Amino acid sequence: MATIRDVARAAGVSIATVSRVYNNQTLVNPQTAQHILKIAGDLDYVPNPAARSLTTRRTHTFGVLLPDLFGEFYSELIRGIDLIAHRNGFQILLSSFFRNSEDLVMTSKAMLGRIDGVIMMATDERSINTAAKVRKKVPVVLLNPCKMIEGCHAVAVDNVRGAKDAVSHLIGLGHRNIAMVAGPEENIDARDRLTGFRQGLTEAGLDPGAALVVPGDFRELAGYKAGATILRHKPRPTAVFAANDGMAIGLLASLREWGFGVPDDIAVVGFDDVALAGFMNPPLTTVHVDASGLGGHAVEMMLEVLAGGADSETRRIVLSPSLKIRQSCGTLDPAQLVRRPLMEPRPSNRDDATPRLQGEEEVQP
Amino acid sequence: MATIRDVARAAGVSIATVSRVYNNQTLVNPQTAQHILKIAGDLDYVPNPAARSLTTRRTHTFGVLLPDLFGEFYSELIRGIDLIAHRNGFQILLSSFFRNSEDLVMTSKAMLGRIDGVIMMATDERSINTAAKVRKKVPVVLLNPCKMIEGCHAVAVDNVRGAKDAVSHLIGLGHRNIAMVAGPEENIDARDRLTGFRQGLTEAGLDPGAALVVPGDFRELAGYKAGATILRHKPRPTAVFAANDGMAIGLLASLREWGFGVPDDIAVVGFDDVALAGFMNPPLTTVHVDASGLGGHAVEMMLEVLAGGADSETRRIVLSPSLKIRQSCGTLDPAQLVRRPLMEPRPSNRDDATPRLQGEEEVQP
DNA sequence: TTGTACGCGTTATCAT
DNA sequence: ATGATAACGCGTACAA
Repeated sequence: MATIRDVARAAGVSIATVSRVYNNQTLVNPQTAQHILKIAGDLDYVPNPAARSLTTRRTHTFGVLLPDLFGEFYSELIRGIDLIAHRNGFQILLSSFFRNSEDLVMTSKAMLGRIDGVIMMATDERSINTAAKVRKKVPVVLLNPCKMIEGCHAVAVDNVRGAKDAVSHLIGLGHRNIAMVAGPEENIDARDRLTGFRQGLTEAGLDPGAALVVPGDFRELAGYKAGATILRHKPRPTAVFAANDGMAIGLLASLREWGFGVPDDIAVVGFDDVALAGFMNPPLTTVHVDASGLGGHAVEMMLEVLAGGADSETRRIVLSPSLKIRQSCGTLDPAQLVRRPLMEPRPSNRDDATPRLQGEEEVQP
Repeated sequence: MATIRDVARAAGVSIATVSRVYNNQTLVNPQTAQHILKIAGDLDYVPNPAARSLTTRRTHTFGVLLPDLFGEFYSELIRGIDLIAHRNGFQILLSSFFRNSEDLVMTSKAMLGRIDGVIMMATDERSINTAAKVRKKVPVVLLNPCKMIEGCHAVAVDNVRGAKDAVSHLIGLGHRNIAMVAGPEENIDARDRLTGFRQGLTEAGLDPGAALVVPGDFRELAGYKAGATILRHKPRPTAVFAANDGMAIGLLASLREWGFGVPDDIAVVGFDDVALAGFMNPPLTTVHVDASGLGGHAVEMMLEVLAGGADSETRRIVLSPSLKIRQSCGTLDPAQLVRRPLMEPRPSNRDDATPRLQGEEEVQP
């Protein structure tokens, strides 16, 4: 690997001049600069980032600390982070595999000195402590934090409101007996969605304590299994709110197999609005979450903080999810619904085929 | 940030001794070591990675260069990489947003000096050149390379075989007029799957030139739109092979809306076996690809190469996908199928309308 | 077993 | 506009 010294020697200048070409472009003679750049190109010279950050104390890199996520939410989040980071010449050091806070502490320690800041999803109480610790060393932007931390910036999704909107919509359609398939207990998103579910019920004068809540883990199979539990429950719920689309889709499959029509017998609403949601049978009504936007905003916030210095005040953004009404929730008053014969086909008029975010030139259907 | 000097001073030893505690554990007095570790802990000392790698020329990090991917394949791949890397104390520098090779060159240059090796998905001819260039600086493990490169290790999925298996299965069921929804032209996986599709046809004595191939881009909407094209084609195909599950699912939605039953009127097979595939209506027959395994193997290969030095010979692994037969491909002889008019919605007669008994540990519906 | 001193490749501060 | 040189924090021969 060619060093700055090799370039300097070959170009007949001092290393200082070479360095200046790569940093303070202004102070160097254009001709000399051209020459140096040419030599550097020939030598395939790239400034050594380690040496560079040793003196500058900047790495143009930030760490991304995620819990053990899966599915489309995960990939979209990373996409959003990566896109904005890349666009601004930043690299990302990713670490998403940890289960306990000890692991998290080790990982974040290993990142220290390699990164200018950390974007971190602190979904439980213990990891919040780690965030506070990391905060003392480098700027931190929290993703969906379970609570605010002094000096930690944050960008969050209003899960409570999203869930409440979903439930309110179901109530507006006449449903009074609404069940929920919940997410992992320790997961903050899941918890917020459960809270929103209960709030929506309460606001409509219904008893949230009476509502059936089936535990789940965000995976399709959990929703699939929940189907049987829900159908056995008396009185049988006329609508189900699933804490994410994966479980909603599993639930759809289960209800179908048991011979129950959606939305005619039971309405279903999901959460996330994954790309596949609009292509389900029936197209899934769900709460749209801008996962890549979440990541993108976090990066932008980080860049602002990095540019603004340590004196900048604590920033905070809350993204509002929006209910995406398709067909799985129905539009009729469920009190009027007759139990339909199984699987009677109904031509569906698709209203949307939502292209994904970041598409450069989307074609319309 | 505490430095090694701070620790040395506080512990009343030289920096060399502190350094040894963190490296050649053996050569230092256990008591002294204990003491130093304690002081270091109090001072919250973490060896500066930049300074460290400046002398050792190792970073314990490798770069991951991916094209602009999306969906579950992407997230599973990263999961696999991350898991194994993390388990071995390695960090990953991720960069997945590039469209052209110039961008790729810049990104890989920016990584140089920060990483010990590169795991890279070189899906087109141009990016292969970049790989060859990067190879001169650091070890490279290629993911699904479109061709072998001297000195570049590789782990790949046998897309050709997977596609051929899918088509052969359809042919075995009696289908003779099979269409395909292809992936992006420049994508190597997509191209291989198309090749496999044609090989399968050829081997059965069918003319691959006569088969309908609808272009697509791996997204749900492409499959959805392909539905109309396929249904209009004369003679109408009795089976469709989609280059990935996303498009297969979009296709399923389209066929349903046009009133065509799957698999009764048209059989559908996908590729990838995403988590949702088994919960579709009907459950999607697809080619299972171990995405996280692909990433994991790549990391393990990289670790071996790093440990073995530059003299190790070029390694290569090919992962075989396996056909996962569910219900969307059917089992009937399509020759017996009546031809149905377009636009006329018709009841799809599901043979399994009766709810199944549900085993708790059953994985697939 | 421990300490001294040099070098890793850069940037930045002085000079010139 | 350019050059010499002192950090930056650490690993490691070599010396003690």
